Amino acid sequence: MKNNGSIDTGCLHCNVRLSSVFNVLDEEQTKDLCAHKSCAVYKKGQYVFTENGLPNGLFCINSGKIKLTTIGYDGKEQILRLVKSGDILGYRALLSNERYHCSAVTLEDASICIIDKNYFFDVLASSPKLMFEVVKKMSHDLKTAEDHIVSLSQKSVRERMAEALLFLKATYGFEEDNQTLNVSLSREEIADYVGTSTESCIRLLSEFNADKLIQLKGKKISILNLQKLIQTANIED
Amino acid sequence: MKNNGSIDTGCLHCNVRLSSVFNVLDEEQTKDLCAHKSCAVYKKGQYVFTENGLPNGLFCINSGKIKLTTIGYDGKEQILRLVKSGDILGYRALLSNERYHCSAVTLEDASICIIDKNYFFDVLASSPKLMFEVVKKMSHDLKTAEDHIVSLSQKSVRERMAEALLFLKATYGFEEDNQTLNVSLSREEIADYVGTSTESCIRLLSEFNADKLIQLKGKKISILNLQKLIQTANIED
DNA sequence: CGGATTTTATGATTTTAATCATGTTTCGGC
DNA sequence: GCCGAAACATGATTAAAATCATAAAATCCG
Repeated sequence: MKNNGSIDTGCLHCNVRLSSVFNVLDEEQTKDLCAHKSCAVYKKGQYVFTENGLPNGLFCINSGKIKLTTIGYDGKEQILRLVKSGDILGYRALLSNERYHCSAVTLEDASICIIDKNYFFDVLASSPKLMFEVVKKMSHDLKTAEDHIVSLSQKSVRERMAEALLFLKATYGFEEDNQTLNVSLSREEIADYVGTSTESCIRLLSEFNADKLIQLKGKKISILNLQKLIQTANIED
Repeated sequence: MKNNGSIDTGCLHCNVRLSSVFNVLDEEQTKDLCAHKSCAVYKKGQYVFTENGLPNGLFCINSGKIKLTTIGYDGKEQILRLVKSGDILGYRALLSNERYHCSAVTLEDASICIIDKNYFFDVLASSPKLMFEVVKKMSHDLKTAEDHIVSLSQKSVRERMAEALLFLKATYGFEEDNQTLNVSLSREEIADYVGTSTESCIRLLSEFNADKLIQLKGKKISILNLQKLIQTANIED
């Protein structure tokens, strides 16, 4: 168990401040932000919020990875977004004054700040710059979702699987070896993102492994042949 | 050919003002808005903007229906959103300062205003209320897109087809007879929304017709048995 | 450490929906 | 009103991926 008191929770010195939407705030505003947030530590697999819950603040990821999932039609999960450190979380429901339409679950131990709802609305109204940053984030998520729609509509499971691996690379990057995806997902979770059955997911990963596109070591996936993986994903742009 | 001069383009008297995001502006602001927009008439099938183009304003639909489409991987179209009168159009790319990632095509003759880009950014910065309205719109579109993702991932084509008909009802409503969908799409366009082949789309509509869930009269689709259609769509909420 | 549970793996079978093929109807333009 | 093109329709075949079944490997936990 870590000593919580030793964690520096000052926003000014936050290691993800400059890569977050709050990079547009000045020193004064950042101190103010700091006075209206609290920080919490989550264990892997914990819920940050759940579907149908009411937001009472904005989450900001200090460290850790999170999946946004919703329960589909036979209890099957669908992973809608993947969140990383520096990202804001739970902004959609908060901004539109709705209940959460999906749940947020940590994929590893995480440290997450929550910013008071009323304060956040105030600072948004007073800082168009921050508002535009948040809008850009939502705009990006909308574009990503719509790209996903095209993919689901028009691509084969095989293409989507390759695409998913590239998406994981783009989102979380590599480990120090420069080829191992810096995130651990179960086959089922990957299937829940790709929109296929767990068996098909396992099969395709095994195939990619046999074809030396990737290398599997437990949950760790390394990309051996990026060029060929891009080809397999049938990506144009 | 209509006489353009006879069209009242004053925003204050615009028939869709109160149902648009601009309902939050006061009289003064609305007059100002009016001074920074122009209105144009489009024939059915015309492009309002095209993929990769640069936005130079915000479109606001006075009348007419529009589809947002993108070209997928074998030239196959994907319909991403459907737009109706009172809606704003082209806001995503504009707000995030990007090129359009899809094209907008009129589904029928339309009258569309375009609001100057710089003016729009100014009024957004000066009116948090308007900004929140726009954010709510984007938030709604994001939620809709993510619902679509779950549907594409987990539902059969049959279920998605029923769902699409319900979506058309929710978006455009009925004609005066209270059962005919107030929009005309080709089978191919419906397929491009559902994410299936044109043949499967035609087949399923024929089936629904034979099963008396709907009635087909050319492009006109009437919903005869809403309850059963909802069942077929396998909708829970 | 060892047993239980979950996750990963792989083969066989079935289901779903795409594709191919062909014919009919509808519609826009002259 | 007629012609050609596009849209709609339907049957036959093929391909893709889900499901079912079983087993091996990894992980959890007392």
